[in-house]
Amino acid sequence: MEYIKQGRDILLKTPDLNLDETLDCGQAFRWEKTGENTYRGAMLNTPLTVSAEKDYFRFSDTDEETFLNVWVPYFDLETDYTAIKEQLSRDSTLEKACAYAGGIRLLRQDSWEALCSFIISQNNNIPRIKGIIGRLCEMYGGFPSYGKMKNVAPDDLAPLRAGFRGKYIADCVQKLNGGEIRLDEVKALPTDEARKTLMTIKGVGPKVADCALLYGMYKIDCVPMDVWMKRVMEQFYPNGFPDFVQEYAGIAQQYLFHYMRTKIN
DNA sequence: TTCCAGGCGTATC
DNA sequence: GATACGCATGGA
Repeated sequence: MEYIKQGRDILLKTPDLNLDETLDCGQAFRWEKTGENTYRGAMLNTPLTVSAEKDYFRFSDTDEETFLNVWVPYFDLETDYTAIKEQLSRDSTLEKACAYAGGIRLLRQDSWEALCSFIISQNNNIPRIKGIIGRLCEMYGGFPSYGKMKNVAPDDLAPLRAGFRGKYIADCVQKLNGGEIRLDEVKALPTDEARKTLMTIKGVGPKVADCALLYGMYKIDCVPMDVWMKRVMEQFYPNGFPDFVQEYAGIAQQYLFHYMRTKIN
C-alpha cells in the first residue's frame, strides 16, 4: 500500500481491490454507487466518497489522520491478499472463485454496525436490508450508536418496516446499554465463546453471530452459513474445507459466496 | 397467487 | 439434536 496527498484527497495505490466487488457483495449495506467508478458511504458516521481512477483510488475530501485511522483498517489495506489468494488457490474451486472476483476484500467494520446490520439481514434480501438500514440512519440522523437508541421499544422502530426484526434490534440495544454484553470484550474472546455470548441476544443465531464476528470483529476463521454458503459446501466441500483454507476460511467464504451467488446458477 | 430472501424462536419428538 | 412451522415485508 502506498499513498500520496493531493489537496484534500488521498490517492492510494493498492492491488487486489475492486470497489464493485468489495462494496457491493453483501458484506456492507451502506455503500451507494454514485458514478461509474465511485461509491459513497460511511463507517458509523465517518463519510467517504471513494473512486477507482486509472492508476489509483481516490479517497475524496479525507485528511490523512482519518485515512490512516479509519479507512486503512476498514479496507484491510495492510493485509496481503495476493498471498492469501495464492494459498487459497491451491484448491481448484477457490482458484476459480478468486480468479472470478479477485478484488474482494474483507471489510473490517464497526462491531455494533455489523451486528445491527446482520440482525436486520436475516430472512431478508439485500435491497430491503439496505432500505431498512437507510431508514434507520434517516430516523436518527446518521447511523445511531446504541447509546443513542437507549430504551428504544420495538414500536418506536415501526417506521423502519423491519418486520419481526424490530424487537431483535431493541433487545440487542438493551443488552449493550445495560452492559450485559460489551462488544470490546466479546472481541477479545476466543471465537466459540464470543459466538455463544452474541447468541444470548434475541434474533442472533449462529449465522448472524458469525457475520458480526467476521465483519465486525475480524474473526477470519468464521464462515457464516447462509443459504448460499450451504449450497457451496454441499456442492464443493462435502467433507469441509481443506486444512490450508481454514486459516483464512472467512476470506475464502467471501470469494465463494460471491462466486456462487453471481456466477453459478 | 405463491415463492423467496446473507435465519431465528418455539414447540415437539 | 433434529425437524417443522410461523414470522413482517416486499419484489419477482
